[in-house]
Amino acid sequence: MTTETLNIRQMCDAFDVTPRTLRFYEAKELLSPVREGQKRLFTKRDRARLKLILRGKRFGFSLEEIRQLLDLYHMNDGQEAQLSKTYVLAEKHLADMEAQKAELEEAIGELKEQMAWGAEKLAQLAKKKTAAA
Amino acid sequence: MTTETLNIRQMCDAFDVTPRTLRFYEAKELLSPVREGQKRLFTKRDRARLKLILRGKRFGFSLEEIRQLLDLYHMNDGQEAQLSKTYVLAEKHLADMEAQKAELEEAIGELKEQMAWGAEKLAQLAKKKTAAA
DNA sequence: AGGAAAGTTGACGCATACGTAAACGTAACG
DNA sequence: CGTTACGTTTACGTATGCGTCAACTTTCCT
Repeated sequence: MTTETLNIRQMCDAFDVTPRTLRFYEAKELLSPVREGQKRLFTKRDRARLKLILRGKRFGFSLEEIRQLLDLYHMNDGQEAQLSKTYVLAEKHLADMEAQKAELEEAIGELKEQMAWGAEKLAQLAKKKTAAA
Repeated sequence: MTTETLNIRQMCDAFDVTPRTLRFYEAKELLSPVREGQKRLFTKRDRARLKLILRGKRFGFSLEEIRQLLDLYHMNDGQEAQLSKTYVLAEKHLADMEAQKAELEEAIGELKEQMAWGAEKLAQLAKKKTAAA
C-alpha cells in the first residue's frame, strides 16, 4: 500500500477542502493526523472522520456538535458509563435526522407543487406565443 | 377576523424567534411587513415566508440563498423570462434537496448500524454484570 | 400629566468558520 | 548552493446571523 496515509495536499484534493480547513479542524480536535517531522499525515481514520464532518455540515450541524457526534462512530469499548452516554447522544441525533428527513420530504412535496403551477403558467405563455405566430 | 396581521410580539411567539431576528430579516429583504405608523404588521404572506425561511435554515441554506428561493413560492405571473428563470432555479433547488435526502438516508442507515453495534456491546456488559452478581 | 409597555432605529459586540498574509523550516532539484 | 515546492505556525481579517445596549417615540392606563 502506497496510500496508507495522505499528506495535506492529497487530502485537500480528495475532499475538496483547503489546508486551512484541515488545520482548523485539527485545532478543534475533529481530526488528529499523525506527524512525520512537522508534517501532517492523514490516516484512514482521519478520512472517515472528515467524511462524517462534511456530511454533518451539510446537515446543518455546527463543528462543535459534530465533534461530539464523531464519537458515535468510534465507540471504542470504553467504560459502560461513557458508552451508554454516547448511545443516548446517538439516539437524539438519530431522532434529529429522521425529523429532518420528514421535513425535507414535506418541503420537496411543496416545492414540486409550486413547480407544477409554474410549469403550467409557462405552458400557457408558450401557447399564446404559438397562437400569435 | 381579528388576526389578519400580527404585531412583532405575536409573530415572535408564533415562530419562536426574537424581534431582532424579524427586523434583521426585513433588513435583508426576506420579509416586508406593512407599517401602521412606524410599527410593523406581519401579514399572512410574511408568515408563509418566515416558515419557509426557518425551514431553509434547518436545511443549511444561507439567508441569501433563501432570499432568492423565496421567489419560487411567489411566482407572480411575471414576464416569461423571469418566470422561467425562477423555474430553473427551482429545479436546481429541488435537485439539491433530493440529493440531501439521499445523503440523509444513507447517514441514517450508517448511524443505525453503529447503534446496533453499540447496543450489542452494552448488552454484553449488562450480562457480565448480571453474571458477576 | 405621568409613567409603564411596546415598538423603533442606530450602533457596537460576538461566535462560528474559515481566508489570507507574513515569516519561517526543509527537502529535493539542477 | 541557490531556489523552487511544499508545508508549518502565528495572527489578524472577514462574512454570516443575530445579541445587546442606548436613546427615542407612541400608546394606553390611571
